[in-house]
Parts: sequence; structure tokens; C-alpha cells
Amino acid sequence: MQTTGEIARTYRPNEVESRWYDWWDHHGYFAPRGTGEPFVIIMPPPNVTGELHMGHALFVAVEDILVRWRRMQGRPTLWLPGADHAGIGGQWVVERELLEEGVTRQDLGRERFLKRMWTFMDQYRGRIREQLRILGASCDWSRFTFTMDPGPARAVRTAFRQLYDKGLIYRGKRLINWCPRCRTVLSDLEVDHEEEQSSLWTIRYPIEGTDRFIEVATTRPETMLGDTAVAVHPDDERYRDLVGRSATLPIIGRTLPILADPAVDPEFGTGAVKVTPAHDPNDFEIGQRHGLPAVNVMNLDGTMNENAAEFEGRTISEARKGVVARLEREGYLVRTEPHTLSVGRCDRCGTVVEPMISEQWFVRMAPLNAPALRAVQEGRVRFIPERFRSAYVSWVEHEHDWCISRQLWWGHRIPVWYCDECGEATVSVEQSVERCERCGGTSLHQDPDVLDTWFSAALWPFSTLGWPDETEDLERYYPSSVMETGYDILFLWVHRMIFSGLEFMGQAPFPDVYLHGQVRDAQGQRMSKSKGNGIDPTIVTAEYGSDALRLALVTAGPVGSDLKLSVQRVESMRNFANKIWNATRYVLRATAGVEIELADDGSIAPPGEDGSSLADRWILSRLSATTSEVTGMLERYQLNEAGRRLYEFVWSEYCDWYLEATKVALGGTNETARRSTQQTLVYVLDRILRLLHPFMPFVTEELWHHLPHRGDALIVAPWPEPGERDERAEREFELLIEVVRSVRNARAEHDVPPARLIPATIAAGTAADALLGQADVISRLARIEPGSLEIQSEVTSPPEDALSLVVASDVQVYLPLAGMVDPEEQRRRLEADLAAARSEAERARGLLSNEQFTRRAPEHVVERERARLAVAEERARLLEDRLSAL
RNA sequence: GGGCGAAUAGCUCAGUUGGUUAGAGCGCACGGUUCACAUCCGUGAGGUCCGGGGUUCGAGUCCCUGUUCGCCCA
Repeated sequence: MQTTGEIARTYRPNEVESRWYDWWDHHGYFAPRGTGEPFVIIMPPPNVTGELHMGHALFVAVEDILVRWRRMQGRPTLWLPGADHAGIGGQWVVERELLEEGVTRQDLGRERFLKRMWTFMDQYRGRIREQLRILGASCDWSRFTFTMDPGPARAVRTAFRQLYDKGLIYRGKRLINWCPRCRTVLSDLEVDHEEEQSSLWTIRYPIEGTDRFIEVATTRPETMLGDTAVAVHPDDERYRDLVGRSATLPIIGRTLPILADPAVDPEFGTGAVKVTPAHDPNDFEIGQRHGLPAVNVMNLDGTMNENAAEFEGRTISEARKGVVARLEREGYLVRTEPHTLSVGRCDRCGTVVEPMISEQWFVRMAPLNAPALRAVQEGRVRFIPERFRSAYVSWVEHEHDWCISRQLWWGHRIPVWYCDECGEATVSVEQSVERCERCGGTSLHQDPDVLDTWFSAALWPFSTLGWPDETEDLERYYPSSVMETGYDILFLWVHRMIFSGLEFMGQAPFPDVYLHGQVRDAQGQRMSKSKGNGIDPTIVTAEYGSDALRLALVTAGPVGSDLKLSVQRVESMRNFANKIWNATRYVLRATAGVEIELADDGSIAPPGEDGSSLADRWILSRLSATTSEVTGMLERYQLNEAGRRLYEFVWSEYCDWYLEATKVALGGTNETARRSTQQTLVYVLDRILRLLHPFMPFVTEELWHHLPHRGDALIVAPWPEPGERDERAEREFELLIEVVRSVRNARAEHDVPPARLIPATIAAGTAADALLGQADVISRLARIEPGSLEIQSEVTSPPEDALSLVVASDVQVYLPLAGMVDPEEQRRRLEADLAAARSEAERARGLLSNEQFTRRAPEHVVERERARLAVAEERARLLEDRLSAL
């Protein structure tokens, strides 16, 4: 794309950003290029149905920075995008649509419903690209994959078959979490537990053959209809004589054995509990141990079933009220007291989850977890930040088997066919099965359920690359370089990818796991639709630009912790973009019509030594420092620090000092010096744009095209290598900065109008030569009258009535501001400075006179203290002189 | 109940293997029509490094303990 001519006075992000994305894409820059070790990120696939939110903006910012940086380093770089079908969530969106039309999915039937799902999905598919385009995600669209595509679908069936054959997938009747609203089973991880205020009801059951009762405490009285035992702790003296006897269940009249089991907490309630194996995980286990029957009293829609006597057909909460009322009426309710308990809710819809017994498919985790734990413990999989490792290990060590079937229609159908003749299950990687594997019968029906969305997500690092086929992509790009995702799905997704990669590919799917936190509002509140405190990325990027949003997000806080985002921060990053924009305008104007030398690789050549000024040498050295620091920070995944470092370099060093200093050479008569400055200006700006490109791809690409260059695009321009440091230049220029600052400070303190130029005399000791060469720069920056600036190594007779500034031990500035300076005021200042210098000297002296310190501290620390002492003493001496001269 | 994290300027965060005078950005105050930029420039104020104890010549940093907030797991 050609960009020519004068550029606008202020940066307008939306005009610039809209131009580049498709241009990059059409030129093929998003596809891996070249040879060498690839850099690969498999993108966490956004839900097809989802709107763009800040979570997406954050992951795009982070991944795109890594990807663009590595691409510029010359690695063949693949960032593979995709979309997730989002099981329950996806189905729910379409069901809601149907609801408005007054139809249920059951009315439509499975086939027509799925057709409708696909129509919907096809509509939404394009939106992911559109959203990622806004954010500048440089991912390879030719490899875009949807979890329901034929490839990943076959991967799912293949994985299922392999695990089934190894006995790692089984079907079993177990206690599971049931969401009555979604009408499906959920895995343990999809249930959110929250403390809620409720009651503890104490009920008494008559003991058979006596006129005594046993009191049990429960948080869920309605489940008593399904009680099949009463249990106490084996060591509980209070109930020892009752163990072995029986109680009668009120309302129902069932006989309940009273048994002893160590799982009962004698401290809770009365120490005796009712046992409802069909509706409580602990009771289920007690039931297993004692061979108790499980009586299910609920329907799948959250109403009571035929085992609930008169409460059949009522909702659970109606049943609870009814049961309590009847118990009370009949004298079985002993008391009701307030109680806090943990309630499980469906993480999708918030409905209270019911534990129920149901036949489902499970993955046997222990054999799969062992290799995953080893990989993490041996460091083959690293977490960034590291602290997530211990959370991962302790969670995985205690993981239960994973329930993978879901009672939904939208998703990967379980690849199991049951024979109508012999009942045998046939598991197939094919889409359909004609013949029973055992009896050859041809009348089969497929399991009606689908698989947990995370089952297909677990295979994502290799199903996207063609597995189970041995494709070139799989060979070349597996394992990927880093998995970047939110810490909230560490167990739900990351863990499952790790064990799946190890199981199916024999190798962990990534060596590094970079975990980002959640984006919160300026007050640290979670952004949510209902609170209305969310910041919409579409709106923010339209106003401030995606570059600004990206930089605001990535510099907002360290990796792995939640970050606070305010529009104000985005705005200040937009201002930063404007700063670079205007710096470029300045450079372009300063170098108009000048031939800029290019290096062999087509980039701007570094300026030669000839005619280079102190400022030139200083900024080049600072550029080297910045380049190596930023590269190091990126290598350590410290993106936030890298971003901030660049911000500071550009604004505080390049713009505030270097650009200002160049105005002298550019306006001067020395042709060589001017050429050197022009070359340096462009050279450093070019490096800045390169370093900044991963963070702010749009504005940097735009500006780069205005600079002289021979490459095609900044997105594929080489990443800068740090040059030499010039410590002498840094020291000297920093002294210059100190001199200028102290003059400015004095001017401000004494209300010297900015427009007024003043004379100055500088005594600069050993730095006199260096400063002498910078007289023009100093006078310009400090607003000193050029003809009246004197720089000497020593000033024997300072100007009369001069204000005296002590910059360093041997550097003083005299500002002859006769008439402007109140002598009392100056005395006060000097005295304050003197007091500071004396106390500093005192501190250093005290330290150095401590023999423990001089003996035990390292030599360089002691040396530094000696130097500080000398400086402070010299400074104090100078200040005393000035004071007495006053 | 177990675990993790955080606590440093008004706000958001840096602060290397401990090195003695704790930094940045934003915000704030004051001053500015300096020919890149008011989306800007200059100057400045602002800190018991959460409390207590310990180790050390030396602690924001290491150890113990407590407080507050947040998160994860059961």
C-alpha cells in the first residue's frame, strides 16, 4: 500500500486502522513463512455465538504481540484461529430464538433442530473474523477451524474409540450433577458453589419397636422422601445402642436401617444423618458401602416423581415447603434454625444443580493424569506465572472421573451404537455403523447424547492440525510454542489438552502455558452485562483505536493477575499513538528532500561516526539499551514491562530530549552534523516503530510506510538487534539533562517567564569540554541567551547577584538574575540544599565508620559509599562558599 | 476446612541474587500562543513500603506472626 505526502496533524486511528488488516492478509503475511524453528500458537477458539468482549481483546493483544514479535524475528510463525461450537451455550441461543417463535426443539425434532443450528452457525462464523480483524489479530485464516468441522469431528470419534478400547472410557450409573433447566448432566467443573443463607431442619424418625426417636439434621428436607437409611459415626457413644436397629420414615413409612459409617460428622447437627443415596454425593458413597437401595424422587425437569407420594409433580421448592409443613403437623419436626450452606449452581444458567443417579459416560482419569502430572513436575510443561503449577498439581491429584456425556442435541454425538438384538455397544470412528461388532445384527441405534464441548476442545492442539491423519502441518507445528489462555479454564481446558496431547501424540501439546487474568472495570469489579459496567471493545476501538486498547490492556498489569481497565487509560494510550504520529511528522519534515542511507537489508542504515553529536550518540546508546531490555522482557513473557519500557523510551527519551536537542543541529550551519542528525532521527524512529509494532500494529505500519525503506511491510521487517552502549555519551548527556533541569527549575521557582532568555555561567570542572560542545543545545533547552552562556572549568569570580545552582559536586550554574532574585529566598534555598548535602554526608560517614560494614559489605558497595561521601562533602563545601559569598 | 495471591504516592503498577537517598504512568497544583504534538510543553507537591517480632553490618526485598481484601478447591 502506498502512503504518500504530508500526514495529518493529529492521529485519527479509525482512518488508519481500517486500511491495514486486509492488506496484510492479502499479502499472505499471516501464514507461516521461511524456514527454521516454527513459532506456533493455537488460538483458544472463541464461542461462535459470542459477542466480542474484553476477554477476547486481551487474549488477542497478548497472543498477537508474541506472534508478531516472533514473526519479525524471522521464525515461521503460525497462529491458528478457530471457533468453538459451545455446546450448551450454543444450543441455548437457538432454543431462545425458537422460544420467541413459540416452538420447542422437541416440536422440531432432532434433525430439523440441527439444521436450524447450522444455519445459525453459518451466520455467525463470519463474525469471529470480523471481530478479530478489528483487534488486528495476525492469524492464518486459511487454517481456520471450527470444532464441528469434519476433521475435528473425526478426531473426536477417533479419540473416543482409542480411550474406549483401552478401557479409559466407560459407561456407568453414578451420582452426577443435573441441571434441571438445561436438562443435562454437568461435569463437576461446570458447577459453581456459593454460600447461601438457608435453614437446618431437625427431624425425628421413630425407632421401630420402641417409643423413642432418632433426630437427624438436614439442609434438604424434601429429599427425605428418598431416604433409605439413617447413619451415625461408629465412635459416637450417643447412638451406639441404636446401630443395627431400624427407624420408620415419616410420610412414606419405609423402614430405614440405622447404621454406622465413618463419613458421618458427629459434630454436625445431632450427629445422626438421613441417608439419601440418590441425591447426595456423600450419601451415595455410604449407600455403596452398605448396599443400600437408591430411591430417586425427582424428575429430570426438577419436579418430584412418583416416589414422592403426594408431592409428585410439585417443584422441588414446593415439595420442600409441603414436606416441612406435614412433618410439623405430624410432630416430626423438632426445630428449624438458620444455616449457611454451599449450593451448587449451573455455571451457564445459575439454576440449582441437583445431584442424581444417572447412567452416563465417563473418562477414567487416574491413568491419564499420571503422565500429565509427571510432565508438569518435570518441567516439560511450564506455567507462566509459575504459581499456577501447585494449584494444577493439587487439583489434578484429586480429580474424579470426568463425565463426558451431555443430554443435548448440539455437539459431537457420542460415537456409540447399541445393537437392538444383543445389546452390545459398538464404538466407531465412522459417522455411522451398519453392523453390530458382536452379533452382526443390523438393527442398531446410536447413543442419543452428545459429548462435553471440552472433549473436543481437549484435542484442539492437534485436531486443528489434521490429527488423526499424519499431515504435514501436524508434523511441523505440533507441539505449539505456547498456550495462552485465561487462568479460569486451567482445569477445564488446559489440563485436558495436556493429558490428551500426551495420550494421543505422546508429547505435551505445548512447553509453556501463559495464563492471563480477567479484565475488570476501573474499580476492580467484574465486568458484566447485568451490572452494565462493561467496556465494549467495539465502541472503544472505534473511538480510540485498537492500538490504544491493546497497549492499555497489556500494560495494565502483570501476567496471571486480574487487571483494571478504564477508558481513561485507553485514552492516554491513544495520546501516546498521537505522540508517535507527531514525532514522525517532525522527522519527516526534518528530513524532507534528504537522501537517507539504507543498509544492505533495506532498513535505515545506522549513522556513521562522522559529525554525530552527543545527543545522537546518547539516543543510539539508549536505543541499544531499550532494544535489549525489551527483547529480554518479551522472552520472559513480561509484556507489560516491555510495553511500558517502550512508552517511556519514546516519550521521555526520544521525544522529550532527543527531538528537542536535534532542533539545534537541524537549524545549524554544519552540514555534516545536520546529515548525521537526520540519519539518526530516521534510524531511531524506524527502530522504535519496529519495537512497537507487536504492541501497536496499525499506527506503526502506517508510519513506517512514510519512512524511507526497501522492505515490503513492517509486519515482516526484522526485529532490531541491540547495538553497542556508549556509556560516556550517556554520562555526558545525562549531565546536560541535569544542568538543563536545574536551570528550568530555578526559572520556574523565580517566575522567570518562559519567553524570556537569560544569561548563564557554568563552572563544569572536568566536564567543561563536554558541555562546551553542547552550549547550543543547553541554551536552547534551558532558554539561555545563546551569546551569554559561558562554560568554563572553573569560575573564579562568579557574577554579582547571581543565583547559584549546584548540579553536581564539580558542576555549578550561575544565573545572574539581578533584580529578580530575593537574597533571602536564595539563602533559604542554599541552606536547604546544604542541610540535605550535610545529612547525606553524615549518613555515608556513619556507614563507613562502621567497621562491620566496611569489613562485611562487598567492595563495590563500600566504594560507592566512599564516592557518595566525597560528592556530598564537596557539594556541602560549595554550598557553604556560596552562602558566605552571598 | 485446605491452598494461592495481593497489600508500596490520590489511582494503576515497577522495584533483580538483601546494598542503605523507593521509581514510572495517570491524576493533582502552578506556569506556558518555543515553527512535531494543547491528544501538548515545563516545573512541582505527594510515600510509617499493612501492623508486630526476628535474621543481618544493612530489610520494601528473607523468616515468623497477625490484620484486611480477592480468588481457587472441598
